Amino acid sequence: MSKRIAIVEDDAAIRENYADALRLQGYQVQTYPNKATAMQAFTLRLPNLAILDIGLEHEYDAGFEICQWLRTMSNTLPIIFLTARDSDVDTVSGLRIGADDYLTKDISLPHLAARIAALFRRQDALGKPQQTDHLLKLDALTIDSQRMTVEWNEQTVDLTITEFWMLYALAKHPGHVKNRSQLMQDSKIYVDDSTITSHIKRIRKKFTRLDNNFNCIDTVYGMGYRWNQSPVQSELGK
Amino acid sequence: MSKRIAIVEDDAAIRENYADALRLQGYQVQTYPNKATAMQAFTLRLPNLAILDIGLEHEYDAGFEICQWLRTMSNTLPIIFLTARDSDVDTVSGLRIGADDYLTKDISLPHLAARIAALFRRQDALGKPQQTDHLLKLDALTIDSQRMTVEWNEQTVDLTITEFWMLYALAKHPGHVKNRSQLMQDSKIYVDDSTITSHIKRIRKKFTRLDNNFNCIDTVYGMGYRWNQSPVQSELGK
DNA sequence: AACAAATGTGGCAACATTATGGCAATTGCA
DNA sequence: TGCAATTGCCATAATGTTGCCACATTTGTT
Repeated sequence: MSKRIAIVEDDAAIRENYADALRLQGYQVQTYPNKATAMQAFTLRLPNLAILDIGLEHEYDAGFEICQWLRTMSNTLPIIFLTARDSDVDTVSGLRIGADDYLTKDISLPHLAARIAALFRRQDALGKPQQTDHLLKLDALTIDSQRMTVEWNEQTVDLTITEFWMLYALAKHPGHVKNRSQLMQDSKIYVDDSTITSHIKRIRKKFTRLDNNFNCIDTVYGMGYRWNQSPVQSELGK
Repeated sequence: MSKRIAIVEDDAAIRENYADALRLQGYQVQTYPNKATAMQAFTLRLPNLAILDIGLEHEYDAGFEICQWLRTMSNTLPIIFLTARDSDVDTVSGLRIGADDYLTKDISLPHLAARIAALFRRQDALGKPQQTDHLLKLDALTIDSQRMTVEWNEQTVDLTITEFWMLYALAKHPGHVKNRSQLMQDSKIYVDDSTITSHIKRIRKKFTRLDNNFNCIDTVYGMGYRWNQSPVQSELGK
C-alpha cells in the first residue's frame, strides 16, 4: 500500500510540478490550494505525510497554522515546510512548531524525494522498535549480549556462557591486550591461569571450525590476549 | 537524563564552536576529529544523535562511511550530516545512505539546534507507540493475550494459565534469553527453579504433540530459555 | 645453541544444569 | 463430596560444562 502525500500550495504550476514528480516515485498525492480545503480533507482523513507552503493566498501564516493543527491531530505525522521564505527565523519557528523538515523551493526534485524517503524510512524504523544497544559489531563478528548469541560472517558460533563472556570481554576493547586476571574478572570466574588458556583454546577452535583462516585472537606473549580487529587484509596498509 | 550528541569534525575551531553551543542547550556533547576515534568510541557506546562532517582529515568520504556503519548498528539513531559540501549529489547520497538530515555549515546555531530538537521530538513521539495490540504473531505462533489462546500453525494449543504466561513471557521478546527468575516474575509465580523446568517440559510436550518437529524453545545452558523465532538446525556436530 | 618461561593441545573426571516421569497437594467445578 | 485438572517438587537419568593436568610446542633470553 503506497503512502499518501498531501501538498498544500497555492501556486498551481508549482503544486502540480511537485505532485507529478512524487507520483512518479510511486506515492499517492493529493493537492490543496489553501488552508480551508486542506483542513477539510485532513479532517476526514490524515495523509501519511504533509508538504506545506507557509503563505497561502491571502493568509500570510496559513502553513504554520495548518502545521500546528495537524500536530494536535497526530504527533507522528511527518510534516515538511516547502516554501520560498528562507529566513532563519521562519525555519526555526517552522521546526519549533513541530515540522520535521523545512525546505526552500530552490531545491531539486531528487533532493525533495530523498528528504521524503528519509522521513518515511525513519518512521518505519521507529515503528518497529528494536533495541540494538546490546549489539556489538566488529567486522565479521557480531555479539548480541541479550540473545547470548555470537555470529561470525553470518554463521552462529555456539559458545558456552564462560566462553561467551570471555569473548565479550576481549571484543569489547578491540586491540587492547587483556591479561588473564582481567579476563577472569570480566567473565566473573576465578580460576587457574591455565584454565584461561583452555578457554581461549576452545573459543578459537569453535571459530576455526567455521573459518579456517580465523586468527582474530592474538596471543601477546607474557601479556595476555587481544582481539585483533582486522588481521585479514595483512597486505593492505591502511 | 540529557541526550548525548556526538560531533565528528576535523576542524577543531568549528567542532568546539558547535559543541559549546549544544552544551548550552543542555546536551552532553562528545567530539571526535576523525573516523578512527569516532568509530572506536561508538563501538563502546552509541550516542543518542550523531553529527558528521563528510570529509575528515585526508579521508574524502569518511563521514559517509561512518554513517553507513552506524546504520548497521542502529537504524533509529538520528544522524545529521553537517558539511561544507552543498551539492545536490552529496545531499541526496547522504540521505539515501540513511542520514536523517543534511545541513551545510552556513546555517546558524539556532537553526541547527532547532533541527536537532525536531529530530529528538520525532523520536520521542514515535518512540512510545501505544500498544493496544493483544495479538502476538511469530511465524507459526499466534498468541492472543486477551482471550488467552495460543495457536501453532492454526491449531490451538491447550495451555494452562501458568503455561500461558510463561510462553507469553518467552515469546514477547523472541530470541532473548530469559533466566528462571525472569520467567517467574513475568509469569507472576514464585517457585523452585525445578518447577520452571517442569513447566517448560509441559509446554514443549503440548507443542510437540501438534508438531513433531517443534523446537522453538531453546535451552541455553546456565542461562535459561529462549524462544527461537527461526529455528535453524545446526548440523554441526559438537 | 641452550634454557626457562609461556602458551597450545588433547583428554578426562568432577561438577552443574537440564530432561523426564511420577506423585502428592491443591484447586476448581459439577 | 467426588472428580479431573493443575501445580509444585522430587528422584533419577541424561547432558553439557569446566577446571586442570600431562605433554608438546613456541617464544624470549642468555
